[in-house]
Amino acid sequence: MAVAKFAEIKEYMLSQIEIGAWPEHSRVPSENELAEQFSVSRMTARRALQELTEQGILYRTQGVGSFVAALKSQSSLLEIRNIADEIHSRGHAYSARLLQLTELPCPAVIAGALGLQRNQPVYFSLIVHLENNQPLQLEARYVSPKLVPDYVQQDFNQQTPHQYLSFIAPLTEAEHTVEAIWPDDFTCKHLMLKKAEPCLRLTRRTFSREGAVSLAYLTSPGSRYRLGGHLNFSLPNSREHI
Amino acid sequence: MAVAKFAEIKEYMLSQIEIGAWPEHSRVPSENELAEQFSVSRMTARRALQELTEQGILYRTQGVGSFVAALKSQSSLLEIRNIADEIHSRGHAYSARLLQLTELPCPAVIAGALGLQRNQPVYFSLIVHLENNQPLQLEARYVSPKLVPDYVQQDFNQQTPHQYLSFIAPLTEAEHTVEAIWPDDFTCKHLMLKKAEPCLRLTRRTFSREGAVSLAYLTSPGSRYRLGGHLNFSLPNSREHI
DNA sequence: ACCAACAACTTGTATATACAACTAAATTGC
DNA sequence: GCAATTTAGTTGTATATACAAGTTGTTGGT
Repeated sequence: MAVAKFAEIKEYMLSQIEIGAWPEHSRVPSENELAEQFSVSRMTARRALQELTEQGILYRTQGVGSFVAALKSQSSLLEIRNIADEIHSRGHAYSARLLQLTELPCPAVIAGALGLQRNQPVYFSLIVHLENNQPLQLEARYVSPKLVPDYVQQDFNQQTPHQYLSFIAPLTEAEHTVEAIWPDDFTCKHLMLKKAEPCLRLTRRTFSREGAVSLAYLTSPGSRYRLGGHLNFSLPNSREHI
Repeated sequence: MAVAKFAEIKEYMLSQIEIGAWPEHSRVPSENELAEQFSVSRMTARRALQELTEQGILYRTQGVGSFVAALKSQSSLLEIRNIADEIHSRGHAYSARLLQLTELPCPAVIAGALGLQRNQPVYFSLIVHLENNQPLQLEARYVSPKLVPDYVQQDFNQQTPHQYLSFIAPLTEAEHTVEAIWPDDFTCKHLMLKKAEPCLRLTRRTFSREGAVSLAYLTSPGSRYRLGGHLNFSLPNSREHI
């Protein structure tokens, strides 16, 4: 079998969608219809429909049928990488400076995000990440004591908080927000900014199965850091895309 | 059947992985072993393995076995939505103001990104996107005349450039970068900023099958705009095979 | 006119079976 | 000892079948 039958059916369906023969939200052939058209069993036809559904190309409703999903518009995805990995992959020296690691009464904003009560104890760490000894990011992180009871006993000069957290409680979900902000004096000081400049602030909330694990504020100077990685416009057409 | 058998098997396997009984890259029971353990057919056990693989939790090799995939590191994804959709979904009024739509000699930086020659003609549009009549984003876009010859003939008061571009040439890929910048006077003016403030700049390069279509600089005031995203690790998004 | 029951069709789950393709280790032949 | 072959185990594809569960339209009774 040169190419699997279910793959052929998928190809066929994708082509119908691409040329517009099957517009958005229109019904596509049922499992039985496809099975007959392609002379395969229902299970094989089903597999084609199933995989296209998992890819977000179709949606299905029991008792009703299968339909073409709305095409993705401009929406796209931006990868957010671990800062230590990013620095390493640039071939630069990564280091970190631990400024604070304590328990403190939970501020209201944090309490809401982590599912805690206000003024209940919460763990807090403050770390500067450096690239070639130049501050690149200030990480302020609140951690749920319920889910990570030993957080304040860790040595974060050896291991980043994230490495520890993902070791303790595998992440199931993460939520991000990116903003441009004007840094306060405290941030300026620790990022060693001679004068204030726009900063990129990434707010990240991570979840494990038991609930919200931590809320981190990652602040980087706009002049030194950007998100999205491998942008290299200076390179002449080195990326020919098909 | 309260809960499907294949789902029970998935739950069991996930729990084993979470508690560390099955560490990264360790082998998990084969289809036949699972089938026997749970007294189900091989096809049902297979489905559990299959779905966990699609979710990036396992990886499998024909003739060898199934293994626990490496847990996701901090890397994560951020969704970038079309600004018009975003405003509409907030229930606010979207409008746009076309400031410029011309052909001009291609600057060197743009030429590299779009695969053109320096000073060769390139199409350029400048648009302000407004939410309830307040400027939210300034869009400066360079478009390849080779791939979109009729760009400058369009009426972008009727339709956003993106809508037109994705109609003409379906996007196959997009590349993004996010930075925090200090806006120049020109940007301040068109975003109607009383005084300068940090701005979020999204640089987006889009590709169709034939190559790089356009390069857009999307600038928004930090006080009015932020990027948000939500990622669920159980969605099929990454295939990190070791 | 309304409602209940039914029929027809859809997707969802599950099983038993068969063979193909691939891998790694054991066995065999030299 | 070494190479080729076999063998056992794994995942991959495909089929035929059965019943469950959900939706929609029809039919029929009241």
